[in-house]
Amino acid sequence: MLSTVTVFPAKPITAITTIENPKTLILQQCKTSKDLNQIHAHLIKTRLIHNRAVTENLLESTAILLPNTMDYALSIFDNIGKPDSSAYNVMIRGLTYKQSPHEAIILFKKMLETSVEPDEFTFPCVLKACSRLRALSEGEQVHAHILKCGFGSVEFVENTLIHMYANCGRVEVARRVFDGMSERGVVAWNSMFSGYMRSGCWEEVVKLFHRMRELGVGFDEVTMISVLTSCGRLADLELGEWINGYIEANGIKKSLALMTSLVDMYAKCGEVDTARRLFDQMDQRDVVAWSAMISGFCQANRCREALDLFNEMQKYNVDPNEVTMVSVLNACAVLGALETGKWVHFYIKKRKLKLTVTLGTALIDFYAKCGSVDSSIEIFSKMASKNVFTWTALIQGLASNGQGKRALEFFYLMQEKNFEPNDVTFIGALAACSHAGLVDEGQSLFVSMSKDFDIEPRIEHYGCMVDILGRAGLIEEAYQFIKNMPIQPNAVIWRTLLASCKAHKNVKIGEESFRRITILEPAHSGDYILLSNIYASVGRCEDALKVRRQMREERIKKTPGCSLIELDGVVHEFFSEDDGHAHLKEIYGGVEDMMKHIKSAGYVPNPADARLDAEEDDKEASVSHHSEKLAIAYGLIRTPPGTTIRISKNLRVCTDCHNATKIISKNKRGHRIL
DNA sequence: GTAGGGTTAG
Repeated sequence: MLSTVTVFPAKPITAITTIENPKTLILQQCKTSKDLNQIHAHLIKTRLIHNRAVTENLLESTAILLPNTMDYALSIFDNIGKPDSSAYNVMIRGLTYKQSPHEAIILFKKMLETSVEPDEFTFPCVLKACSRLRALSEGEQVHAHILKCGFGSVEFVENTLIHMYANCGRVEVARRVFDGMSERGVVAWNSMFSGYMRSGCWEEVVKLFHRMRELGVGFDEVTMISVLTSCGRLADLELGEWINGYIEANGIKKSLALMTSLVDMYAKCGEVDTARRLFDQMDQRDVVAWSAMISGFCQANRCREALDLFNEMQKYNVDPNEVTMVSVLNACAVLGALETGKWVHFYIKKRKLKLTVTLGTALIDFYAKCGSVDSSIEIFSKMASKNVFTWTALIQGLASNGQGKRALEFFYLMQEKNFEPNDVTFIGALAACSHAGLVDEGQSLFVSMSKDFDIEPRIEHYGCMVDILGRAGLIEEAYQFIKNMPIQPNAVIWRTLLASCKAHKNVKIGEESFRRITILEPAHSGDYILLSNIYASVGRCEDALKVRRQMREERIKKTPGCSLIELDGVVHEFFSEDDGHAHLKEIYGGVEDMMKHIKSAGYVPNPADARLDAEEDDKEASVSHHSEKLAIAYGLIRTPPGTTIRISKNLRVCTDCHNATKIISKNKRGHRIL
């Protein structure tokens, strides 16, 4: 029988009887359950199974070695007449990691019921099970047992208690355990850091690290990883660089995790290029490292580079996971890269990635931002677990796609399902009211927010109210609302009102809004255009021109308009008067053709949308070189007739491009542009 | 037997 074993027979199995520590032999040489089976059979045959030490070694081997199953270990355990605490410990540990922490706790109860005294090794295992289940009340009961058994001052036990309380959301209790320790090793500090990180208390990590240094406690790699991660979240570049310097000065080994946390720290502190340099220097990069760099580009608003990096990652044959996909979807949402995002969705299904709350929420957000709200709703209904983020993403998505009423239905539904809306949810709900023209409902939501939900309105909420009133044409009310705000209105608030004044042709309050903006910050080019258009809309052309002239004289910088088109999964970026594209000639030729075509179909160029410094006779050429027209022309060149062309852009589309697009969409080539 | 890197809504 033994001759069939290929991995085992280096030594005859009878060696077990003579070797001092049979566990070492078993652990080192067994690779599969078949190997263990043979040893088990041998032990029965030689009656060694009745030797407790041998059996417990076998138990430990089966509990730890065999992946994903505790069945074998359980069958051995059940045959031990009176298992002692170490047998229980092995089982509790194995169950916690491999099967179910719940069963681990049940076994611990059984241990107590059968009067087997837990030892100091039992408690870290049980506490770990409680941590995994976030079972606070069980954890507290275990804590009581710990005190009763007199293990309250065992360092390992205290460390695990810190972890358990922090993981169950009671970081302040964890801190009490930490403060009560007579001896604090580096693991205690690190457990506390991780506890704060889990609760998002990044400042506390940094504070505690400073305390650690004051006390002269030595720290290690694990400490640095936690602190670097916190530096990233706090944008504390100074401390992050200090740690980097420490690593260099002390020749600390640059492990994968340490390097990743450095990359993450630099990226989150706005030093993406530094992060990229470090990333390129890494001799190995796993999925976490790639994900950190990809998300770094997303957060720096360099989403195109994020997608490029995602493609590169695949060339290196690193499989993306749920976390990677969240960032990738985020990039797709920003870029309007519908096809790439759909591919990601398909990949998630094909590779059976877990639709976690975070990933599902990212998908909802992605589809909504690409205008496919129906897909958002579909994902939402398929998600097994949801949280406030999920509901908020959907509500926001519906609201921004003009489905205000439907957004509000979900807003009330979430409360029926016992999810409490937070401040961001209310921003979504108020935006829904504003798009649906529901003034009364918006006002009562605003009141209810602080009265029933104890949420202090922030400037964003006031902004929503101004928008609700302004859009409904209640300009005077909106103005009074701003005047009565308990917090200082910012430029965004006045800008919102200015936009309403343009829609409802209110010169007086429009002028006032503009004046307020200029007091608070240098006005944007869009503000000048709005004011100019307000004058023009009531026939005050002289004043309209004056504003434009003023804008030119003050050399107001314009945010460059940028349009994106995705073709075969690649995002192409265009700027107005773009001269950086590889197919320049072809594109400008395409634009000329396109303009000729639509002119014959009734398009009239709108010189008001031309660049301000364009000469009179150049105005038509100027509008024809807007980034969206370049992107559309490129799309027409690159795709067969009948293909849907989707353009995303950073600014609101101008009137001229809007008109042009309408006509292009009806064009006989059959292209549609969304 | 205890601690560690990347992710979601404005």
